[in-house]
Amino acid sequence: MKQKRPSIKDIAKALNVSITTISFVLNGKGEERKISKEVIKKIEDYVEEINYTPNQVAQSLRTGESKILVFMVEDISNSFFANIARAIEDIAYKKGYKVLFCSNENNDKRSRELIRVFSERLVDGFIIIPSAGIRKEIEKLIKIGIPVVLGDRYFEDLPTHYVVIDNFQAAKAATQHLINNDFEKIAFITIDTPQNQMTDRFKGYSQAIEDAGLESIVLKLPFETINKKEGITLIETLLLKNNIDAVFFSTNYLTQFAFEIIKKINPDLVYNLGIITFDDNEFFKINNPSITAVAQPIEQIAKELMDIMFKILKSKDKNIPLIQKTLEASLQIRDSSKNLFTKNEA
Amino acid sequence: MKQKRPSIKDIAKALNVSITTISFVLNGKGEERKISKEVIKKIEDYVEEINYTPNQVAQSLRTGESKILVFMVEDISNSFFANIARAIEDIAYKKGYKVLFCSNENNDKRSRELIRVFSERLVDGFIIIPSAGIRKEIEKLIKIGIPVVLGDRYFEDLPTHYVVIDNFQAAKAATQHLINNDFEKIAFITIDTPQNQMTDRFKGYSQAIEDAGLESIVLKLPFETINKKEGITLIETLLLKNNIDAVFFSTNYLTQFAFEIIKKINPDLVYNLGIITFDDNEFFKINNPSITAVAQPIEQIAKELMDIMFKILKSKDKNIPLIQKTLEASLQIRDSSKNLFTKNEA
DNA sequence: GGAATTTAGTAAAACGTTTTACTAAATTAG
DNA sequence: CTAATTTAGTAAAACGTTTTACTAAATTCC
Repeated sequence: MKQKRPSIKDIAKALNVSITTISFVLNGKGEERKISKEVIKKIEDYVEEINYTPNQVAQSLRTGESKILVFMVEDISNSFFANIARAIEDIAYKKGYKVLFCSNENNDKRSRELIRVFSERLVDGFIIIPSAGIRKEIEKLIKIGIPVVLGDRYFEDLPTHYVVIDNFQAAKAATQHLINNDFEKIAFITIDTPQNQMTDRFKGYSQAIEDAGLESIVLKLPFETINKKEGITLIETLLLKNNIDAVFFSTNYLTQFAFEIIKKINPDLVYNLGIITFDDNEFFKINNPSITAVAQPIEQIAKELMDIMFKILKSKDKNIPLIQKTLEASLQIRDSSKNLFTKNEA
Repeated sequence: MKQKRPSIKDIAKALNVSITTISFVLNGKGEERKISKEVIKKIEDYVEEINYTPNQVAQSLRTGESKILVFMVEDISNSFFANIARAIEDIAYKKGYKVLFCSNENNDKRSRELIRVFSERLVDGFIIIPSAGIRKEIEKLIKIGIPVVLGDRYFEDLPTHYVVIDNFQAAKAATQHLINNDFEKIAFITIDTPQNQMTDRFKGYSQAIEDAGLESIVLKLPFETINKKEGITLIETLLLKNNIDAVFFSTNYLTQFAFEIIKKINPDLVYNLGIITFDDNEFFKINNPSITAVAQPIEQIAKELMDIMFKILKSKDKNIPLIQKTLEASLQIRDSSKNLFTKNEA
């Protein structure tokens, strides 16, 4: 039943020319290789007629290029990553590349396993949002000459291409915005991780708090406690006993998690608390109250990531100088950062 | 710089055995092919030592299998699809398959182009959320023997494997829920498309409305008007002049789009209107008011899709009988479908 | 008008596997 | 003790391309 698709060999037989000639013509080297107009036409017409497309697996084997890129993220269902993925996909397809997405769950073992699966020459390049402990694997990829670009975070002591945002400034500005709105007990809720996107956000918060002479109130949740009882307890405790008037969440899934808890404690709390979150979202705009958020420039991030990737791919094995981009995030000011009880007015 | 990775040939040379033997051992056919324990051990140890992994491109070329599946959706950044993608990814990787995601934008040309790109033997199977006009392409894929499973919708006159939900029942139940809460002017806002997931939802709504003897108020938005001025005007007009007391949105991005408009017309409107949407979302739970939604069983959908896919893959070219699953959705009842002005109370 | 060059191609190797068909040596059967 | 069988492998073809190195015929050069 399953009919065999035509190969170059079949065309060669049908047209009575050599495989080589067809390959040249198909790759646009007809003129260069002095193939006559008639033969070129004949081949092109026939290829068109039988709707031939080259077997990409064979091409890959021969050329060592697969035209496949891997985009490895924490979780493809997280809207931040899903949106970057979408943008990357569009750019890639325009250039004839396909993209394999995978979620590493910010888990080292899984990251390693995934890198191993795509090991070496199946894939032309990696765009990776790295989990904390895969420095070695990244290093190895680079050593064997596979293009790698990191996003969102990087390893301080490993020279790689990367695209990140200025987390320090963004977090500092967001915190200052709360301070300017006369919030005084501002809590920072974050993930307990050494990854620099998070530590920089923490530093930004700390700097702003220190500059203003306020009290630093920080909760670092272990990743495993998210969406678990343990995490709920930790957040509840923080919210109830510290008399805080504002919260700054360092990432989107924390906000999501904490919101349910806040609502459960007291449905009105969400209106009285100053709230800012990292990572914007369509729903924050329509939420009541609408949520002030640090918006990362998704399209631009995707574009820079791919620009770098294609630069590496084009340059082949020459080591090109490191490209490290730091983009600016923007604060989307909405209702949740308004202080309904500012002292001046009270 | 770029060091060549070892091939079977290198191992053969180093160990002084034949390529064949190594291949047998690597594929677990050592005993079967009567290779001695010592040789097997020697090969396995060496492979372990040099960290050899077979070149998958070469394997693919030889076996005709790529271990790659394509998951084609409308838009990978849409949370419904992103979540299914995540679930599919997990299942696939467990079985040694990789997944290429792509977004067809519900656009026929783009769908065709994508199918062409993955044309034939690059890919072992397709899981497709089809756009309306690619019936022919789907048919062609099936004819040349490539496994195809459709999701979310299907073509009435084309026998294919598929997994859908009972859109009629779900929409009818949701509408009835509004009716039971004493809403009387219930509008249905949907996309103007012939695809059956949408027409079934419309039929469900219509049936419930008719059964209750209420007035049917329907707005079918052309896809291109979403997030455009034209769409805004249409929704505004409906909301303002029809005196409606409840809205049922047929899909998630419509809800998102319409919410902004509702808020702009009147921030309180969102509390006074009965609202139900198709496709649930983390944010609907934490929204004020929390949004009643028809939740599709994401995990189950993904599981069924992949079950079918693997069944086809396992059966090779034998045409297996069609598998067509219709799953149940569940209504997540939240604040937005409460009637604050029911006649009994008023 | 013979040498050099150009034209218009082609043969064959290579990419790294899998798999079929073979074989030489050892063992067993009768 | 020979024939048949089993053991323990191996050689080579095949998958479908790309590309290097070649060639025979036609043309140009001086």
